[in-house]
Amino acid sequence: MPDYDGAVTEATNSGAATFPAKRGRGERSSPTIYDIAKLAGVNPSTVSRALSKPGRVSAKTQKIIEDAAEQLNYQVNPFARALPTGRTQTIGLIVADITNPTFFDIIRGAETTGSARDYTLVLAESAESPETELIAARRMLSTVDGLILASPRMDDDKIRALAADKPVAVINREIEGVPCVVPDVNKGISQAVRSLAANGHQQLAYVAGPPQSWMSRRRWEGVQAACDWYKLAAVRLESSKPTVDGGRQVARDVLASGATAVITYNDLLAIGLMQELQAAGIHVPDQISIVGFDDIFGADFTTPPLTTVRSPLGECGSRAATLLLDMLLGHDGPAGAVRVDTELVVRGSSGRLIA
Amino acid sequence: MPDYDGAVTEATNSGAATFPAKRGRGERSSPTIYDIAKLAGVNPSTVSRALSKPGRVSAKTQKIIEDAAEQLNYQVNPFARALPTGRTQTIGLIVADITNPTFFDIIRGAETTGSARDYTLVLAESAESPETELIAARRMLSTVDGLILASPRMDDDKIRALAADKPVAVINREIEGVPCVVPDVNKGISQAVRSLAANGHQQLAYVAGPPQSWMSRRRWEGVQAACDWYKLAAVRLESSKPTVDGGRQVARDVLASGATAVITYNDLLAIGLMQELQAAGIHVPDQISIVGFDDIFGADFTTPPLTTVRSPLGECGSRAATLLLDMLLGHDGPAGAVRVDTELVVRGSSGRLIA
DNA sequence: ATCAATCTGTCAACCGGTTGCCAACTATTG
DNA sequence: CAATAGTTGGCAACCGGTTGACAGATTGAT
Repeated sequence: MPDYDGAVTEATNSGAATFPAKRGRGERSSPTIYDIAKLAGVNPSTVSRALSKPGRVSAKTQKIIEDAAEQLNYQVNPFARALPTGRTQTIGLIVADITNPTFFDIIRGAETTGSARDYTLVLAESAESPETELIAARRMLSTVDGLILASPRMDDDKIRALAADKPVAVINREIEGVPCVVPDVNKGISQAVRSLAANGHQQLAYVAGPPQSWMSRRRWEGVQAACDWYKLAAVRLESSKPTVDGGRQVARDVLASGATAVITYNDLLAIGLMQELQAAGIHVPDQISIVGFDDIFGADFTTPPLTTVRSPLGECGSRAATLLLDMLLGHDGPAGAVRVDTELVVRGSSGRLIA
Repeated sequence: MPDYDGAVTEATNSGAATFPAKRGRGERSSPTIYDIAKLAGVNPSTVSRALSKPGRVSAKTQKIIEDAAEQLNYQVNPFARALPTGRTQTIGLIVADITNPTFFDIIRGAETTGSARDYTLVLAESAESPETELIAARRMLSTVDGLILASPRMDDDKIRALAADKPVAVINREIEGVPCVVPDVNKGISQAVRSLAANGHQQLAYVAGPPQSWMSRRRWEGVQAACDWYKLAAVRLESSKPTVDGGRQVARDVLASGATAVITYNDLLAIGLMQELQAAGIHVPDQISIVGFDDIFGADFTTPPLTTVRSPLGECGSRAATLLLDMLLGHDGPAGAVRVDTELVVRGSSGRLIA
């Protein structure tokens, strides 16, 4: 069979004129309140009031101005507005790793809630580095009205310092003095451990996440407490990184530990671990049960599908955004951390131990 | 076994003081060039020049000013700068659906490239609606230096109109007169069809994506051309939506079509389709081979792992950002669309037909 | 030493809104 | 009808940078 290189493309319109690069400024810039004022026969300040201070001008003038604005297709210049007021209609979101699906839902939750209230989302990534994170946060802080930090890696004090400057909300970590949204892992963990105990498991391993992760420690505490209660032995194993790859690498430690049930810091680790164990001929869940964390996209694609403690990540993002926007409206932040519920989603990767 | 509600939480610092809501303006606002000017004993405009027009002031003054800026921990006020210049150091990205993993990599690519060149990424979602998309684009356009549209759903003309205002780059669609980055699907498709043909398949079905999707049509054309060449019969099936669920729903049509090989518009459809077929007792790939598109996160989690035509999505995002930033620097856009290569990733969901 | 050419810093206007203050106007009341 | 209170719109200053025009200082050439 002759090779076919797929050359069906219509001639890639080469030779066509290139596009104009950049437009000069004055070209036909958008209308300003001065244009409206002229058209409506009033003072610019009146226009400004009509458009931003409802009730400050008479209904009649209001109407005239609105019509004029409509006619000119007016749009406020956000920068001109931001300069004197400091308000930018923008919230910032910093995540540790954009490619980590855990954050996808958080991003979405924040974006959706924000844009519903006419705020735009500005996104930055810290690449899991506390330093990068701090730099990004500082840079953002001057341009946004408020900041959401998802699973921040920097020190509590640094975060408090940021929060002293502008409203800040934190997801997946509790910091005294800063509004936080955290999944309350205890319910989900206790359900998971109970289910494992009921299925005959006695030895459990927890695969930890990054050492800087507050949430990883929190989960370990939860696991320990639940294991105490249900009389399971619990051991903690370290992972190199909280990814599929990290999960693969930790498989040998899991086997060495003798545990028959594993709870991992996140789903990525669980998936990697499961892949590696299966590759080694171990049957999941007959020989080892695996429970992940978060219920990320794709957790149900695996075979068997992953049992996991679901964190309502989208809700976290959305709640954090709401918190922030409310604070911008002058409300006080919540006294303690906002807790959202977690729950166990039982799928195929956990079950009765078949010795 | 008694129920355990996981109440191990340290007392949720209730009763603690609530957080101050919003800070007044004057409180201790950041230093300005006027502060620097005073400290350095020069005119503010000199400070401005020292900080943004390299070479315009003497080395000596430059040093003095830089030291003063350092000492005061000066940061430019982006809004004040944006007002007269119109430049915001910001690029916008609009995606059709934030939860669709296809876009994760695009977002990442754009963010990484942007932030490497000191641009901040502003994100918005169109929720697959041409109208929402246009509104978001319009709103963004006034606040960003350039705009990236990933898989836009609106008309060519609307996009050209936007592009006439500010630099715009498009991903996953070709529009004459607008810089575009598109995966060149032909290579990947021809590899896929060749592989299927070599495995004995003669009847192929293409499961299409959203009707507004330029890329879906493009892929269908590619599939047709390749099937022509390799002498396969190709039929096109419609999906309700380009998601896992949509894939499930299209399963009955796939069966009815009699095709033994399926190429879907994207991986999500492929995954859903595979799940539904397997649930119906069909063996993949022995009875039906499935090939997806994009190689999204999680495509290799399935059993069997998904064979797919990989689009370098991250690269698309990154390339589009580069294009945009170059245009902002005054370069012309590319003459034709920028093509990036696709390639077949053979995994377990495709193979020899076992009749 | 003289004069032109080049550097360097200052002045002031401007970007496009917002807002405190005030005056004019309207409505209410005695 | 006058006095008072409440509205409404205008003036002008301001937010924090940028930039064209210009003058004084330097430099170099003649």
